[in-house]
Amino acid sequence: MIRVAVVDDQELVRSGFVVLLGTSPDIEVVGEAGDGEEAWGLCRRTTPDVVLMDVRMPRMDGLEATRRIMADPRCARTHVLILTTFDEDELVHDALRAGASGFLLKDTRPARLLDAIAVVAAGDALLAPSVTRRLIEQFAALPSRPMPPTADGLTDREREVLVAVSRGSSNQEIADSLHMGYGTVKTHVSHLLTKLECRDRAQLVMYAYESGLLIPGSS
Amino acid sequence: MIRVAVVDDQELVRSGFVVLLGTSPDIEVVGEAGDGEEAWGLCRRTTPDVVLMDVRMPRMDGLEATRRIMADPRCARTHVLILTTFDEDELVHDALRAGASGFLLKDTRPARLLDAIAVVAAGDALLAPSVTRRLIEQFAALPSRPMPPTADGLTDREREVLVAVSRGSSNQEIADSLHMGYGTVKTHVSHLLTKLECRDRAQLVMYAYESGLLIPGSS
DNA sequence: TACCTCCTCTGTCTGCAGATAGAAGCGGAT
DNA sequence: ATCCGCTTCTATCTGCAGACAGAGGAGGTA
Repeated sequence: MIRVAVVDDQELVRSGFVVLLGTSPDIEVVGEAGDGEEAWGLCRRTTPDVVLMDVRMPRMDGLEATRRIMADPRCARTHVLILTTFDEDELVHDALRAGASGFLLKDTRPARLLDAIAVVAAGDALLAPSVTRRLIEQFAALPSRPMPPTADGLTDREREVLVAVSRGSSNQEIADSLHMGYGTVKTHVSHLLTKLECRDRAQLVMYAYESGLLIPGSS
Repeated sequence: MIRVAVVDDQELVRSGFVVLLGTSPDIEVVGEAGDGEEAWGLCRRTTPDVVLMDVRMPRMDGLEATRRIMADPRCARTHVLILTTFDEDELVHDALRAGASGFLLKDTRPARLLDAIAVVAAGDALLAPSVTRRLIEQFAALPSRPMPPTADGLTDREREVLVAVSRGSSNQEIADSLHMGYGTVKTHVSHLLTKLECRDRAQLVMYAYESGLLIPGSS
């Protein structure tokens, strides 16, 4: 049995969902809320498996409510499924960053919504097809990791040193962490400078990021 | 009527799909192929709306075939739906980059597969729930553009110097390009090092990228 | 065996980097 | 009118960075 909470500021929409969910034998509606504040409180009390969350609501919107729910240890097993009328990139991004497990439009077919609830309850995720398409486009446009892991003429050891340099380590620190002599580090660094046509380690750091060897955030 | 091509190197799997697709009144199977080479040729001849594409195949794999199909102007209206047994990040990334509109696992329920074909034929996209989850996680981990344009306690001038440093410029070069004295640059750099708690300019470069002040590729 | 590449280490030397302290003009805020 | 923060500049000093040259050991290949 999947325990579901329904959050929407419009009474009519809410009851529509409740009726729909009632047609599924696997789903139990454990509560309703009319704004983000109520939703947060409801989740803390009832710890549902899935929250059907509207975005535009008075007092506190669905995104902020999602953030709070995801940050609350008492709601650890709760997954949020965003349901909105508006299909905007900005909204999708914010929702996913807030920790939502799904993003569907309100014109989704009923059968698909029930399906989505099962998917989200299982810990997986699911997006509206149009959203998926745009997400993929953006994803494909990102610098690809495997392509330019710049297989330059660098040796393995040199690559290790380059990464260390790019983390801001001094030569002595690199020597310690990589278990080699101080002078050896300088040799490797010199080779890097020559091969990559850089003048100093600051340029090496730039190179590491621009080439895709290092990705911001992926430390 | 949605025109579909089925590509898989295993005869049995292929015929299974054909039978399944035959149960839908909206779908017409226009051809089959046993490897990437054949698939490419098939698509050029028959221009299907959707290609069900296996990945692991002899001669040419599904990813390379997808790349060629997407690059071929004669296949402009063709969408590729990847169907594989293996749920690996690397594979998903490559597939999406190759231009696939969908990525499903072979354990997908039949009804969902038929649904997916309709979605893909309509120009939208769709991923297996487990894939969606991981894609979202990775997406949410990306540095959000509007958030960290790091409005630290830096002055405008300091920010300019930081950018210059992060491009690998020496103090003298910065002095020239920003029209200030050599010593002034050093003053600003020192303030940057103090404020951002960095030890040297290499760490400043790393900071600039990790904070989102600089984005790889966006020079 | 000889050859080559990679990794290792040892030196010396030049120079920029960075710390630190002080000073002055300028603009906004009180 | 005064104070404060930003920007600008000067000056001295320590130290790591990087250039350059040389050399030995480990491993793979012809």
